[in-house]
Amino acid sequence: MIDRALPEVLRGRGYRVTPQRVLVREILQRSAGHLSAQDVHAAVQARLPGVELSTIYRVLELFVRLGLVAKSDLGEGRAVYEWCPEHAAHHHLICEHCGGVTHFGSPRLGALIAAECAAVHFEPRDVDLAVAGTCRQCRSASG
Amino acid sequence: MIDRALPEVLRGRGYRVTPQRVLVREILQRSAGHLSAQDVHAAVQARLPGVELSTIYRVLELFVRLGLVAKSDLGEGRAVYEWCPEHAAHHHLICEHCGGVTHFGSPRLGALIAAECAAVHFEPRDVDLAVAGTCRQCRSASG
DNA sequence: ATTACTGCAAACCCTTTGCACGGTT
DNA sequence: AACCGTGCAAAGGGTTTGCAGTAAT
Repeated sequence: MIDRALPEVLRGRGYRVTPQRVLVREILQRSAGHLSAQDVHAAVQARLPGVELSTIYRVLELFVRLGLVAKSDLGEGRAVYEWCPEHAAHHHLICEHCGGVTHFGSPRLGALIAAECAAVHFEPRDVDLAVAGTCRQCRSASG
Repeated sequence: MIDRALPEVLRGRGYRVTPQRVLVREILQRSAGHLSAQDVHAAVQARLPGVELSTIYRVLELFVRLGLVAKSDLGEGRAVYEWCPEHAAHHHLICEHCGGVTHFGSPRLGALIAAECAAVHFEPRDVDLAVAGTCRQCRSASG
């Protein structure tokens, strides 16, 4: 599937297929998602020592540009990357206690946001919704 | 009104009234809102040279803690501050062409987000919704 | 043989922090 | 006189960039 497509996508556009890029793709695909650049870096290092963090950023940026990876800004300067999230609305719930990040979002929510943008003639390109709070587990645990 | 209240709020909680704090409040109140720390700093400098950026951050942080100012994360490491936004839902539309930031958001939107959080037993504390795209003016200007 | 990509190191931006002096109470 | 708040300077975290050598084509 996409495993096969990557080399073609890269070469087709004049980019090269490198171990670093293959590894980053693999890690993002395997993970449940929501990896920071540092997370990816750590995972890459485990299998290919010597890879620099700056390389990770460059690979991630390329993948985002190619539409292979989605980048989400969680605020406070934290950004996370996911491999091709197919669900249209993938907003984030960030637990302030355990740091966990989960998805939420419905078509209704997406439609409502789009409608409100349209009402003021704003053309949305990227919707970033992040809710900070307490997740189910931490709620029952601490209170 | 709030102009009067500031000294009381500060002194009442053991904080001091300083020219820097008064000036920051004044600037935030006068502005249409959405000022970055650097924006505030520049405006303060104009009237009180020598004020440090770190002071601005400290004053802003204090005001946020006192509930006088709202801080919003626009992503990409950009945070903006507004004086006491009374409207409950004050989400942001960020124009990628002119850099302008405007408000949007309805009770319905807030309610829907709250409902979706509740559905997964997530207790929201801070909702941050930022939509990047093209504003009305830039749409008609550029085509 | 090209030339894209990487490692390395430095720079960058926004923000935070330690410290001693000066201002507010 | 107490001590909070500021200026100053340095550090911090995440991210970006310049450069020369290396690897993919």
